[in-house]
Amino acid sequence: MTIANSTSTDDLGSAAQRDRRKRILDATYELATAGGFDAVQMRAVAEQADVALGTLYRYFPSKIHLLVSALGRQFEETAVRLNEREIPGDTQADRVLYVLKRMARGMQGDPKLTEALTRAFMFADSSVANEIHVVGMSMTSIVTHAMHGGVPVEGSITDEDVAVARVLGDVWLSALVAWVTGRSTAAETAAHMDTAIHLILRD
Amino acid sequence: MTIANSTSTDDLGSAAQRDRRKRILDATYELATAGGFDAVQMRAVAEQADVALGTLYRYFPSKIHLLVSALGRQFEETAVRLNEREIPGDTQADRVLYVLKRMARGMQGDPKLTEALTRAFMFADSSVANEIHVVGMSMTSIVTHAMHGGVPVEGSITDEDVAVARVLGDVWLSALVAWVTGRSTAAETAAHMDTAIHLILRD
DNA sequence: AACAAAACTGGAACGTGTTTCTAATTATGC
DNA sequence: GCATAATTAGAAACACGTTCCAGTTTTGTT
Repeated sequence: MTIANSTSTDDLGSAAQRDRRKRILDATYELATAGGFDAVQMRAVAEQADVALGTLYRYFPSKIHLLVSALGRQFEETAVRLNEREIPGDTQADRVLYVLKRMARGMQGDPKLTEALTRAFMFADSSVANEIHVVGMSMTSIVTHAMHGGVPVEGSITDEDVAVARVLGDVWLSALVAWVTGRSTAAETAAHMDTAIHLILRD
Repeated sequence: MTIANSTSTDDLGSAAQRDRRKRILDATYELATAGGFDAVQMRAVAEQADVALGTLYRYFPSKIHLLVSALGRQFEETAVRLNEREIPGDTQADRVLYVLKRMARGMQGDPKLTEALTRAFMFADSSVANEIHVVGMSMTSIVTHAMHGGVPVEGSITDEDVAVARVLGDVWLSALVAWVTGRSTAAETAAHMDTAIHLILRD
């Protein structure tokens, strides 16, 4: 195993390889943004990234790996961006609602991209465990950070906090899937998240 | 188990058509039970159900429709079976935990089948809205029934109850996906559900 | 600089979901 | 009982994910 290690794009291979990897992920984003899951066709990704199909498969062993990696990169960036600010809101519920709504708004601005990444995530099996773990950790990190209002006191995050964050992450994911697949509107999704957060975080 | 149910599959076409439909769904179950999502190949389903490929597509416009329909049938049966009994447990949390664990155990007994049905459900888009709605309603019905201990007093189910049931259904679904895709063990899934239920239903 | 190993390219080929087409069969109305 | 419409069978063809291979280029070692 050469690729697919842990955090993301670093420390893997030569400059040319890092560049290829970046071109591939960029092409994936572009195609996904324009046409969603179905438009991310491996031949198209390879062509747009200017690599051969075989090379694409050397970097990402399947379409699902490719898309979940892209999702992981996006979540990591979001987590870093959110975790270096202070989260507004007086209660845990307010703050969590704030960040989750913010994320939802961001994703709703790129519906096709979101659809592509979410479908891939839902379809992934255990061979994509590493990439999925990145996403799960980012999500948990975002929620626990919001629960604590942005103060970076690591010691104050308890096991219970993590459990709560995981449950909220689950609900958020289900709601996201419902929205992505056209089964509920953005407003319904927001209301549902509101309900769930107030149920779970009764300050 | 021939008549007297009337939940979904009836009143559609002639006896021969109902029989074909049943043969198709039975073949789907068999193939899914034996080999999971990948083994449910449309050509194989058609052959085993003794219909032509074109006919299969006339009855179910895609593999996803086929599998989600199968899931819907299974959930409906489960809901009917559970809702006619009284649910043991002293608190809402106990009772909900009881039924969800029971369902989980049932599904874990047929892991391949569960994998096939769950993957299809997660991958479905809005064109499968009807079939998905059946699943969602069954799930909500099962949970609200458990919350109320099995007493069939319809008026006692409030909007809040339904909202709670939906959130629990979301968590259950996410946990199920994690288990199905090999990202968590059965024990972890059970523990996670336990956590979520006690977080949300603090009697 | 010479060589070996690894990576890359270009393209063919395979498997499976889906579509399409025509002839045979079955159901329906008069 | 028959004409007509709808349904089904059967098979070919297409689309896209994936695999494979032969030849070429890049990278790393001595």
